[in-house]
Amino acid sequence: MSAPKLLKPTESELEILQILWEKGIATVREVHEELAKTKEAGYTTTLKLMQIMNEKGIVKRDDSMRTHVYQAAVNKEKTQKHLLGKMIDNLFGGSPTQLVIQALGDESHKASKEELEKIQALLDSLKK
Amino acid sequence: MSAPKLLKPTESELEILQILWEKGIATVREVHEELAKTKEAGYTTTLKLMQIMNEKGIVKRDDSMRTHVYQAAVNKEKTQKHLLGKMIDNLFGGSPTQLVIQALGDESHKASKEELEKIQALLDSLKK
DNA sequence: CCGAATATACGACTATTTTCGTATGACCAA
DNA sequence: TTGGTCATACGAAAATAGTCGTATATTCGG
Repeated sequence: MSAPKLLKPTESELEILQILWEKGIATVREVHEELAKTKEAGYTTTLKLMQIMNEKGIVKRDDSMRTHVYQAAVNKEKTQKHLLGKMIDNLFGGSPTQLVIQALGDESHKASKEELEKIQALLDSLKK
Repeated sequence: MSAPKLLKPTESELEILQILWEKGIATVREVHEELAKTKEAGYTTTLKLMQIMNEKGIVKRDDSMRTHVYQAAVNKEKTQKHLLGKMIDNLFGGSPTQLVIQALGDESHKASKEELEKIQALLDSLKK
């Protein structure tokens, strides 16, 4: 049985999750260095956050060594879908279409030609 | 000059905004009744939230009458776009395409045939 | 062996968000 | 006019999130 994590990660937790999803596994130090590139925060703050995430079951850690090694315990796609669903309900009255339209029309996050093709392919399959 | 509201409405504020966007104008009582359909909360809680939103400038109110009348003071599309952009950065590594794909694939929020056509039309125009 | 560097643990402080009790005034029907 | 209903105002508790100081342990170079 897979863990039924229906938790909503906080803003900070999401930042950490993104790093863990990308790196696979990482130490607190590594995560913190990465965070520091875009953010200002103390090391122990990051540590504490990750400890809490561990308690919540959002991440797993291997503490068999002095320097603990963390990895995400929640699935990336599942989490994305979950939060997206919330946003669709909260902000788009339950209509994913409106969300898609806004997202595609976002000037500051242009989609490339290849990406548009991907969407087209998905759209084709949905039409059937 | 339109108001430069770069605020991030909270979860609760978003629920209220949605109702105001739909109704155009509404009293606290009306908003509260609507909220009560899906949520459990006291009347004064809703009142307080709307008062705070008024202070923040998220909503406007006409208090010339005993029963005040509220309306949204932030633009719906702008707010959607703003929060969507945040989510794209926070959760999809800056790629709106991934977001769109997840949204379209969401089983619990199926898009209708008409909606798919809308998206198709938008996609066509983007391809050019 | 000693001290600097680095790790985790943990408690507590701050800020923000949400919730509600209570006070007070207006309105209205009998 | 008086009591019940409904409205806003307001203060403050409760819940949640984020921050960091400090204690303590481990490691390692010299």
